[in-house]
Formats: sequence, structure tokens, C-alpha cells
Amino acid sequence: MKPEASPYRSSCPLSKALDLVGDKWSLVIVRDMCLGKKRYGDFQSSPEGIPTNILANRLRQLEENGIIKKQAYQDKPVRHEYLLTAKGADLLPILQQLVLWTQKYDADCWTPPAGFLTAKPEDLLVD
Amino acid sequence: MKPEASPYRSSCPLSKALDLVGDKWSLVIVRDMCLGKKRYGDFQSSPEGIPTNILANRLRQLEENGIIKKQAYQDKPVRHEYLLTAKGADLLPILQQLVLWTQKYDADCWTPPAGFLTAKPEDLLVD
DNA sequence: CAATGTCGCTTGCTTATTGCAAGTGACACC
DNA sequence: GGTGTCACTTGCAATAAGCAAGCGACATTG
Repeated sequence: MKPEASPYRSSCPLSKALDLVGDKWSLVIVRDMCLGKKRYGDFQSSPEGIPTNILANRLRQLEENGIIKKQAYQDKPVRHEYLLTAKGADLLPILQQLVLWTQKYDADCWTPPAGFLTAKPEDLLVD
Repeated sequence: MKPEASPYRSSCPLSKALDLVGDKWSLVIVRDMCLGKKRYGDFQSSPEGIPTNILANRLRQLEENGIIKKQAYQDKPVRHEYLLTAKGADLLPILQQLVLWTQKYDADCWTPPAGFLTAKPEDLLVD
């Protein structure tokens, strides 16, 4: 058998991270989840206006990569909510650094909700 | 006159950061520059194997966004090297967090060069 | 109880971006 | 003059993004 081709460009920890969340939408979804959003419609209504097919695709990928988990919150019809795993919650420091960076170099941006910059990953877990 | 359409999806500091560096290659180039690489060929020879047209494109974008600057290091023929600006150097904490995140959840990745995780943005500036 | 509405997607199609390979211009070297 | 290097550019096929419309499972309304 031939060895399965790695989906990663290299084993550099930076490039591996970017292979998982290095696109324009994944971290926007994670941001929303850090802010307490859970449902498909919540993510759709964010100001960036993510296209619905891309949202569905990213939720699938994030779940495959262990960053979020999907669980039913009702039957009939079955509906799901999306929650951060520990791995997903640990993306928070990255989001915080990205926010700090933009704030330093671009005055024309919103101030994040109170507590966002001081929150810790464990605060995001429901347990 | 109609107001110029913003290139940003929103004024959220996170999404604005991703509008600039939210792709699979930009931060790989910044990583290389943090490691002392300066020239076109240096970036091409990184293990991820960036396609040459994308490299040229990203260097142009990074320069337009004030993250790197291009300066000649010789005439005849004119050749340039690429250096981080203060804004680019300040991406270092983001890279470090991305590295820490991968290291925490993926044992199968390289260890960054000594000092990478403890470096500070100001260490990267030549002046 | 048919009609309308909501939620969470999927499908089809167009456009934009990526990736690969080959080519080019300005030189240096032999 | 021929070959090589460096830093790109160009052409083209493959992949991904973005837009609009559709759809299935119900709840609600008249």
C-alpha cells in the first residue's frame, strides 16, 4: 500500500494550524461561539454575512477537526447546537491577539464586548 | 459620489485581521521573515512549497497592507529583500499562540527554533 | 386543514482564487 | 556565445467561494 498522503503542507506547527483554521471564515465562527452563539441562524446573522453553504461546510470541517461539537437540543424536528470543545476554546488566545493587533494598527474598528480580551478558554466550556 | 465600498466584511477587529492575513500562506511568509529569511528564493525554499505566483502575490499584498517593506540590496540587476515593519513584527504573538495551540493538540509537529516562542516583536526589527 | 412561516440546511451555477508548469529579463560567469 | 541564477510573470486547469433558489420537517395561523 502506498502511504496515505498527509493533508498537511508540512509538520511545522504554524502551518498545521493554518491548515485547520487558516481561512477567512473559520475563526469568525469560533469568535461567535466565544460570544455565546450556538445555532446555525446565530452564525448566519453575524455582520460579516457568511454564505450559507460555506457556513455548513465550515461547521462540518470544524467538527471533523475536533474544534467544535454538535449536539441536539430538541427532537421533532431534530435541531442541533454547536459548542466549542477544549481544543476550540483554546483558540481564544489567538483570537485575542488578532484583536489586539488590529486595535493597535487600525483605529476604525469596534471594541469587543466587555470581558472578551480578559476571558480564558476554560470560561467558554459548558461542562 | 457613491461611498467607496469597504474592502472589509465588517469593522470587527477579528474579521479585519482575517481580511488581511486570513489565508493559508501570508502567515507562513511572516513566519519565515521572523526566522530571518529575507529573499524571494528563501521563501520559495520553505518546506511548504509555496507556488511562485502566489508568493509574488502575497508579498505584494503584505506590502500594500504595511506588514512588510521591500528594499533594494543591490543594483544591476536590482534585487530586493523583504523586511517586517513594526506592524508585521507585531504579528509574532499571534504566530506564537498558533504554535502553542498546535503543540498542545498535535504531538506530531516540529519544535520551533530555539527562542522563537520567547522572542518579542522588537527583536525582529533591524533598524 | 390548507396556507404560510421558520429553521437548517442542500443544490446549481457563476465567478474568483489556487496551484502547476513553463517562460522571461537582467545580469554574472566561464 | 552558452549556461546559470534570481526574481519574477504568464497561461491554463482545477478547486473553492459566493449568490440565489429550493427543500424537508415541522409549528402556527386563519
